[in-house]
Amino acid sequence: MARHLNRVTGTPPTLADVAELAGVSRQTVSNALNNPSLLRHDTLARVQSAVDELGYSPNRAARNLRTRASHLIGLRFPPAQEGTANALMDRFVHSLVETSKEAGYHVLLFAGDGGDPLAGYDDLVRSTAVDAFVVTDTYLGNPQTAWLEERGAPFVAFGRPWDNGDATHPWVDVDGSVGGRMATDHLLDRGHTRIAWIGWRKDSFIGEDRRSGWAGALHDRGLSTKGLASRVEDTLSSGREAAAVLLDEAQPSAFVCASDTLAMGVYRTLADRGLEAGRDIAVVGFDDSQVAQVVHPSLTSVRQPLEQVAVEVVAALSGLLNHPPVAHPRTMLAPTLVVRQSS
Amino acid sequence: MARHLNRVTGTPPTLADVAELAGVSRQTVSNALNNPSLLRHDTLARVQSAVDELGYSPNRAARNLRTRASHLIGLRFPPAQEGTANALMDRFVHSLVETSKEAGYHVLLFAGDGGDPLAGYDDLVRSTAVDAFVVTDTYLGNPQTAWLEERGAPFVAFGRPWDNGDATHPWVDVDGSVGGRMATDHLLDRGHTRIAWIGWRKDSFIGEDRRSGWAGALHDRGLSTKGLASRVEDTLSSGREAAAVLLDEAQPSAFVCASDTLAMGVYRTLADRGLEAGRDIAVVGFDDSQVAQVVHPSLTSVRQPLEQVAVEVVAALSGLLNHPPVAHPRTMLAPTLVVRQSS
DNA sequence: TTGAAAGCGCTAACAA
DNA sequence: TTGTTAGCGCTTTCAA
Repeated sequence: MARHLNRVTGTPPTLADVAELAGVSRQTVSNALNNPSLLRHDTLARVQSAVDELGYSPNRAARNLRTRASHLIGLRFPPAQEGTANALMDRFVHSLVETSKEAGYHVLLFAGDGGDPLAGYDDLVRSTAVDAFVVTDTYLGNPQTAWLEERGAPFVAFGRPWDNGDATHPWVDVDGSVGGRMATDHLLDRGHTRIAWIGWRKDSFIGEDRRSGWAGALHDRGLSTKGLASRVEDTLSSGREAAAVLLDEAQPSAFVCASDTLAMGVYRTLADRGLEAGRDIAVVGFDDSQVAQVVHPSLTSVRQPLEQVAVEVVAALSGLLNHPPVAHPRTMLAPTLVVRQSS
Repeated sequence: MARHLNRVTGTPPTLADVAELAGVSRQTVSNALNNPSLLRHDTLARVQSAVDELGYSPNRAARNLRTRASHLIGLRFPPAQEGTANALMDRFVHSLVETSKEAGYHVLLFAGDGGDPLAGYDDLVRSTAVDAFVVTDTYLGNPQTAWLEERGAPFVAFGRPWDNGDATHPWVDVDGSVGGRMATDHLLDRGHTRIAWIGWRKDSFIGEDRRSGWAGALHDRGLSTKGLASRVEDTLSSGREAAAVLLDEAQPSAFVCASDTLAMGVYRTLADRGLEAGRDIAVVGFDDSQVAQVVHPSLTSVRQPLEQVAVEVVAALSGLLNHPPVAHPRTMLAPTLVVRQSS
């Protein structure tokens, strides 16, 4: 049974305690932990058993100070958006935590402040509290990546640098255009020819990317997109209204939506008219939220491979933090289509 | 404009750099930061401007080593459960991050490992990587709290110590019994008298707690609960089946469910029979998931005040980490009922 | 009110 | 293969 606390000081055991118990110097204990191959077998065994007996783990603060590394990855975790079906961020964080663990890192969450997107980053960089960041909100005009790059703070972005073609930082992203295409091809394969799009406003790069997949798939089959697209806010009621207008003016037999929230809006309009998704009109959403699985009829949705995103992000991070740094190729992943009742 | 990096070493500025620039000793700079009242006004101002000019922030590792504190709160973040409407944990984490910030703490997330509920805790305790933990899964038989208490590791639980009446650790919880009662009273006030319960299996303390509110409300009005309760797994299909059986055998006009997932199961059964929640049968869920807001008809649900939970948890934590520790009273918070179309 | 000395626990560099 | 020395950057004595 390990002792865990030093009898005299009441603090956790230190290298010195282990060294004394094992009858070696502190450095030898350090080597046993960090470069075990340097030790003779019997010395190593003696140190090991002293470590076990005392329940010793190296003090993080001391190790961090000495090695100038914290083994912490910083991630800004913005307040949740209520009323939206999306919980992409949460799903991603789960994956990131799991994956980071395997690479020997923990995830440090910090709060932003609504106004300033840089808030939080600055202090963590200057106090060297984290080794690197994962940056998730790479929307147009977001200054974080440029700022971090200028500071020389290591980071990997989940999301392309939309507004900056010659950004040199590592990033991982999911191809929304492919997602839009998968959704649309799926509907085309089911015989639909008038497939409407409900997406976000034109200044959303992500929305336009997804939309391009929809448009491309239709054009590839010689079909027109004319009058079949709507661009609105990402809310239930916007989706509902857009669906009503499209049904009246363009008679689509199917909808592809830039989000599950918008798809839920379509559901409402269908219900208003005594129609049902899947039976009367096909509906496909985006991001495979929990709602998609639970709602009736269950919603076909484009799913981002967040587990894989996390793996790539951590791989890029590990490369970045290597000595010397190893560049990780920018990675574009393909989403999958989860087919359910609504199509 | 701050310089941020030492010209010579390429590392962030240290106390010594600030001291040199300000023409004082390192200790004076330290005092300026930690005990500014000790300094003369003009010295303080001189140090301040040197700090600003260099963009200095104290190195965390060094400070942590010296003060034996990390200002980090550890939270185990288990993998997300797919197919469930619940994202309570995620909502709580958001609140915790925000609240911790105000108290000067960051949140460190760590992964569990499916089998061992203690996994992750041990290493963080021994390496003094976090100052305290927030423990969230306090279900029956969970050894975490006992283990942490034995280790002398500070922690606050979100959740009562169900299985251990004389546990002495601080905790914060939401009264599920009150929630069940609110839901039921709401339905009673609307004229319902046959109100069914769909909850979790009997070994779920949380489920039984919520159920007791339902039963109590009915009994208080002299109504019987006989034949009106069902206890099942927390899945959509279980809720669906339970609702079908109850409708056939007990003719309830309303359902109170232990989760939104179960409520969605009820929705399915209603749809199967051409019925609609709110119009034909009232339905109330629990935990106010995103699904509740987005589904049609929108779902009335009992909502936990997670923002307030986070505030109390952090208050308890701050007390615990005080020198000397200040006990924070165990806190039981009341949920609220978010009334929507389904009732 | 300010400064000097010591040391938190660890590891890199070097010496034995 | 093991031990010695030094120092990461900070704060806590204590002395000036």
